Amino acid sequence: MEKDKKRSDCPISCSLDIFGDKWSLLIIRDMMFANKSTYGDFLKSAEGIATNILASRLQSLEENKLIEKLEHPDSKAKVLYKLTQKAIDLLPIIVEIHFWADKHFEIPADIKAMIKEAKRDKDEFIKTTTRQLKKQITTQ
Amino acid sequence: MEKDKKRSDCPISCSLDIFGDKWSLLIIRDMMFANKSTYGDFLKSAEGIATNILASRLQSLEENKLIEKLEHPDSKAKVLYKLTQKAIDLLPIIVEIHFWADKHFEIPADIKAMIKEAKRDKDEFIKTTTRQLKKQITTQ
DNA sequence: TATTTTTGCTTGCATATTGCAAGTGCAAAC
DNA sequence: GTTTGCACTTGCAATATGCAAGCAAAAATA
Repeated sequence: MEKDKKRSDCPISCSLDIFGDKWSLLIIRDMMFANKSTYGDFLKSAEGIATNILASRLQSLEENKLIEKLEHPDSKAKVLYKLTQKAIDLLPIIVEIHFWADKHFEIPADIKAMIKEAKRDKDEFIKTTTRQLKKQITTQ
Repeated sequence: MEKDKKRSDCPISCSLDIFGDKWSLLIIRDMMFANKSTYGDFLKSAEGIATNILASRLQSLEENKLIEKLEHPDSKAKVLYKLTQKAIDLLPIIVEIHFWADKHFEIPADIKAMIKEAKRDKDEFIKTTTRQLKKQITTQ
């Protein structure tokens, strides 16, 4: 899509360029915490992403090696999207965003519970969750 | 600008909606680490933001209470932009983004040094830097 | 076996956002 | 009193978005 866009040397900038808008990060979040893994899953998500934007973001995420497209075990009509290690490494960022959001916004109860658990022991939560996500990569 | 845009309940989404694109976060980062505080500072930044976009982002950041406009002590022609506590609370997110970028991108040497220091003792770095930024708010 | 449904997209098009260049108004310097 | 610096605004072409509709392959259903 925006392949030839200039990328500055600033690490935040070059990392944020990968995401472009909020949708890419939301897709990754949904894969991490909401067990979504197909096109339909993302489309049905509460966030309400448009189908052409979803297609574009999935393509960009794949190009940037944050997700992989695999054959779905249930059906050839389906595509299974999986996180890469590079994406799993985003977990600390996502956790911190949740903490910040929790402090400055109204958060629905169920997510608040997850945040509370993560807050109890942040490092342990990140370690455990990372291990679980990694297991999903290596098995299957 | 995009005032009436629907905001979902997802904490990542509602937080990321504040930023919209990378520019808002880059402005905050430049205020935190590059000591930038005026319109001209941001415009001259290496990132190369367009002037109308800068104006739009500064307005949105102010509306979302992440920055404040103050009189510049040197001149009435200048405007002094300052971080709020809400923005300072973003520091852990920004630090984690740098860690991630450091792992997956080429980072210029000077920034790499800062990241290295932060990595030595993350919690201490965040605590110290937060204290410094808070001092900039309260004095003056 | 024929038909309908599901799935993962693509296409068209009106609208919104961006990036660039130029301009404006006020304050300060000369 | 004229020029320069600063913080924006404005106009406009190019790009990106959001919505609805379409589409081919696979799976489910009749």
